Amino acid sequence: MTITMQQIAEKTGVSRITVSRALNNRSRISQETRRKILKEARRLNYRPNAVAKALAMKKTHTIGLVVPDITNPFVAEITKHVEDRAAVGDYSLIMCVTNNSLKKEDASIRSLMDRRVDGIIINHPQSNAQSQCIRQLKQEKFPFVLIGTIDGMETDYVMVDLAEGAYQAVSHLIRQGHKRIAYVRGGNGRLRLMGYKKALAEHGLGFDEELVVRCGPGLKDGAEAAGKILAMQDRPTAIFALNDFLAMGVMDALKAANLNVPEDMALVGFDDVLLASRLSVPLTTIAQPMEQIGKLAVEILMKKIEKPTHEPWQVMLKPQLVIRESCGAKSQQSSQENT
Amino acid sequence: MTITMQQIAEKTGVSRITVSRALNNRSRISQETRRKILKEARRLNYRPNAVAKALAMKKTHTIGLVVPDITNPFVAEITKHVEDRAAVGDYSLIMCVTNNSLKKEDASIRSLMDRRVDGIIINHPQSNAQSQCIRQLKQEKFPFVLIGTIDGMETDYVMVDLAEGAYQAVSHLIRQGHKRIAYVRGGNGRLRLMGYKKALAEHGLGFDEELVVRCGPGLKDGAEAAGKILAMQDRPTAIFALNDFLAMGVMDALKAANLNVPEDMALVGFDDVLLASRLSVPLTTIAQPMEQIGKLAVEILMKKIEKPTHEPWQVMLKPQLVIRESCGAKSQQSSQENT
DNA sequence: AATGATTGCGAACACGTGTACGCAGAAATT
DNA sequence: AATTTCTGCGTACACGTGTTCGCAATCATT
Repeated sequence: MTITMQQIAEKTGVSRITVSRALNNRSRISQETRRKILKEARRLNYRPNAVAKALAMKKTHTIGLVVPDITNPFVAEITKHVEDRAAVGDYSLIMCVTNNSLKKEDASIRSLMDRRVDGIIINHPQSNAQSQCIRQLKQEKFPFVLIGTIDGMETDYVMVDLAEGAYQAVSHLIRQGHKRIAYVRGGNGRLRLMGYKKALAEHGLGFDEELVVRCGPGLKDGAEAAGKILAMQDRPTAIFALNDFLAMGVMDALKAANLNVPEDMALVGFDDVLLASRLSVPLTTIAQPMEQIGKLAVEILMKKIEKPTHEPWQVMLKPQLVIRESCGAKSQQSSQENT
Repeated sequence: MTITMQQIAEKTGVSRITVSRALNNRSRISQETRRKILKEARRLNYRPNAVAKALAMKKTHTIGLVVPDITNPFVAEITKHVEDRAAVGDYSLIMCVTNNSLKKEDASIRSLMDRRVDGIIINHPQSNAQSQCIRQLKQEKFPFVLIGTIDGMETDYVMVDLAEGAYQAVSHLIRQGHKRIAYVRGGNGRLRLMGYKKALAEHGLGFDEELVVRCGPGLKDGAEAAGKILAMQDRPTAIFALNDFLAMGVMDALKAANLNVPEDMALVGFDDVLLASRLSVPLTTIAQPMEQIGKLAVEILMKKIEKPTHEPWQVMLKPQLVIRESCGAKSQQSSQENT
């Protein structure tokens, strides 16, 4: 049985209210009784019931985090920083994993709302602007921040200029002499597609719809996409992958086909995951500032929790090309950076 | 402003209690009024307040998960399965990251208790048997399950026979002809040390204390440990690392020293992380059944939540040697297994 | 010394829900 | 027709906390 204020009150011969005052360091109480109460609370090892407090204060000191897949190192790293920043701000984190399912994302958000979390961070939302759930969040002015964006919806967000990143990646491949560059697009990848197209256009290369291959989010999906690319009649000489995770899948497929990177096929990823530099062929990729993303998401959310009606805070961060070996260029930086 | 039962009651002209009965599908209510109430609840988009419910029922439908480092792929994978199984059982997950700090672990557990989670899973506990916090958990019969164990404390747990795994790993290295095998022990690694010693003893090799190198949990720590090993006068020819993560650090250092794996130095890891097979030199390692670990931890916890006084459930799982290239033996399985 | 301000405390209500009980009226039993 | 059971609903209390009052007693002010 756990200790309540009532019990401390009875032991010390005062009312529960007075106990509350002592514990919350309020005024209108004598030093004497305060000391007596604190001593007794300490002796009984009293711990306030956060649930009751949450109900009374209409504040749970909890934020929800919705992620597509925690085993994706990019997601994991951001999650780490989110948790870290939240802990500093005295918030706990309820984490929901959606496995890239829109349905689960909806259910997760609903559950978080029911739990009355103070705010929600949605990492890589699956939802679109028609999504009932997100619209409700917005309409009720429930504090939430996206990592990424939802097309056609004005929200708080922190994101990375993905189009710019893709532009850099593809431009770099073009500078290496590649003319047919496939794009393993994954499920979404619309913004990167824009950068991809822009790079092609600027260098006078035509856009070939066939070179854009859609696929699921798993390693196997990446391998499968690579298989399709290898089977093309006029086989591309380079592949740009939606993210490092898919790039690894592509590598698997290339290896299985006995092709070498970058000689037989150049490859560029996206994210600069901790392990990108440690793969069999160190991966050229686009680095995203994961720590900043995580921290900013929490900080914006905290602002929004304080002022739910404030107009959206929106942060756009810059990605950066990291040249290693998988693209065929000489490595510019030894990049042994991360912990 | 959110909808409450009271408001539905007023709209439909009944008491709040009747609303409760209708929503919870209780008896002692006419079909007529039930339908009327449900209709109104639907219209108003009523969502029960989980905080209030938790207070009344003394049940939060939430479990706490304490992990040392979510960016460690091994931890992330287990976390995924924990979340998954918890979601199926209609539990939400509050995640706390300790960064391998005992102090933070304590604070996390305290916070979870304050929040009245229904139970706690502690992945790789830092605490020892003297830890005040854990002892309190146990004394109060607060449901908790360890992934791993705490020496000298009888608790519920699911763990892998780490000694057996280490035994397999080191035995394998010995079979490859290695006689001086270093052990990058990391911070804890006591059980693996037993397996390490057993393998040496069984093959008539002496134990050399110097070959056991302690270090922190990060990639850099692994590299540092490798540096010490390389500096030894009678340099070892093989390294057994506490886990794949540290093994990657070791690889970094070897590469920096221009040494090849496995020719100049054989290497075996532990965990069989998703990426072990994709490193520059595919890593021989000890596979742990991560999905089983995560699921069982939740299932045991759920049992414990139902019967807090039941004697501890304890599960010991078997690890498995996965031979790739870093040990110098021929790969037995192509191991393209994981998703 | 009479008045006003301040201090120390408790009563009462609020937060949103679940549940044991009581009490009418209707239905079923004698 | 009188009694018992059952149905449908509301009253009252509980969960553990925060907060607004009001009321004495004490202190400071004139």
